[in-house]
Amino acid sequence: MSPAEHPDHDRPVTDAAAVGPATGDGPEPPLPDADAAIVAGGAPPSARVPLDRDRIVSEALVFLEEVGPGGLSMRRLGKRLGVEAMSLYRYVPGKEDLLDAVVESLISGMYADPEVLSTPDNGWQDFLQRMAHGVRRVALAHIQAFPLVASRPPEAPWLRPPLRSLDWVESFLAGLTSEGFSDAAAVAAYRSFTSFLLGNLLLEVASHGADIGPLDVVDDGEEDNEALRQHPTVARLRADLAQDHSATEFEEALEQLLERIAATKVELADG
Amino acid sequence: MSPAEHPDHDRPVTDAAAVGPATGDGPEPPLPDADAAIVAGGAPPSARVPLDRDRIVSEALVFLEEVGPGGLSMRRLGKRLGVEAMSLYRYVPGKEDLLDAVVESLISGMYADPEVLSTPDNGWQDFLQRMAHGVRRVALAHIQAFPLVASRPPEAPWLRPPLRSLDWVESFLAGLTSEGFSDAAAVAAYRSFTSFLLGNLLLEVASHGADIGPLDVVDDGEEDNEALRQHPTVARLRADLAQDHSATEFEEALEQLLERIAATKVELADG
DNA sequence: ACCTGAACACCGTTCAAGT
DNA sequence: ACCTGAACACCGTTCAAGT
Repeated sequence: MSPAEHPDHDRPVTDAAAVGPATGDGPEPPLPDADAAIVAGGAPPSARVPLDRDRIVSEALVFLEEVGPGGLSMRRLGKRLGVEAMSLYRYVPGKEDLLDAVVESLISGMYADPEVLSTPDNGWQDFLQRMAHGVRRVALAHIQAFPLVASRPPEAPWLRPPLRSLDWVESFLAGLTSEGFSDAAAVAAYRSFTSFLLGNLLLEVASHGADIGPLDVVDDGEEDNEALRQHPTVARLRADLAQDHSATEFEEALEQLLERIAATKVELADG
Repeated sequence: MSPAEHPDHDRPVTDAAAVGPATGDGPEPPLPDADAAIVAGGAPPSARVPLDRDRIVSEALVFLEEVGPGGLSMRRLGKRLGVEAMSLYRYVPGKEDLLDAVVESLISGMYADPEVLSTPDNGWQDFLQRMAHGVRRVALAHIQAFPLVASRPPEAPWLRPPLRSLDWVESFLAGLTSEGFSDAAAVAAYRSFTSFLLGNLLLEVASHGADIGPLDVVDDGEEDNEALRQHPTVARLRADLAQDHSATEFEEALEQLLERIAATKVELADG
């Protein structure tokens, strides 16, 4: 498996990398002097949009999805925005803060999803179900970026991944209390809901990450065969284990979670 | 909160960093010329242990815990081992592989834990309980390193984080089938067990990561107050949310999981 | 007001050379 | 056999300078 590996720093990211906004990558005419700063994009070259924080953050998000974490550098991101890396520091204090902003924009982006309600209108179960599915859609749409949601240190104990947005935490807690949850029950539900989402979605996203060869990957060399010979049960259940049940797994686990929350709601009801 | 921040690249990691193996860090005598390559450690300086893969991996693990990911570089790790960075490449193909090795050694280290059995001797519930607690101990003992277990792409679909070790997956599956689980039931249990562990432990580890100020952190500036004013439910439940219930949360969730697995065992029983 | 050049202190990795 | 020096192609970030 490792012979085909090339660490990403000597793969120079196409080099003729995109400058200017997405042009629908058609067949590109050979450029006479390729290093020129401005390539005919669609907007006239003189109309230099002056760059702003939101544009940086959202470009970082799509770039991240293309090249993965570690493919994202301030210098490369600058290039994509038609600017030197140093310009980014006018709008963002540093790379760490950029990544935090990306993570927050990920979850905040859920506001645009009409399937997700910020307030219950058909019972709390429906409310939580929509929210869970909303986060799942976000995760699956951002395979590369989503793990950041878990790996970056949270800035407050009440922002549990993956719900790293004050707005959504507020929605969650206010929504449940408006549906008759006691404070204690709402907080307990928040805890179990977040750890349910984190575990399931991280695992699902990770499995999409490196799922290249499910079974007969040309020939894995002797190594893998030897490893499997020493782990007979894994070998026997290999096909089962490789199967992707993530969708139904998610639905079932969510169902169980809601039942459990319903029970806690009753237990922790206040007079 | 951000004024006190200094990106770790200009904090030069104590500089007089440890050279040579752990000497029990007693009071160190002032060295005349500190930059000399060999410091009296305990073993005679001439007895240069020739370095090997295991020593590198385990030193990386402890170093990681001290400086966090991003504080670990090949060059700094080399320095700690009394060697130039380039020497490491004799034993390890590259940094990525080193990190994978660290992750595997983390989980494999559970073999040393007498509380964890590699084979059930008192029913499968006891078996899984010991295993869950074993992984939890590993996670809590390696706050910095544990998240790597989730963020690194898995090399096979049958190695679901955090059980990223063929040996333990084999133990898990063989253990359950030996206790009367059908193949399908064992695989289902494996799936729910791993996502339970990942969600709970990642969250617990993350909360230990940046839990500096639970409530009145001197004064958070107007920003935080303003943010909380716009999120009244979060503000009201702040104290509740900040409380650490991880231990009992874990136990309760584990209990629920075992019940659910017991139900699946019956459902998926084969004739 | 907004961006850049040049510089600094780092990275991971290769390879010919040292002992 | 094992380690090192020097080099290469990158990093993040600062700051004085350009337009």
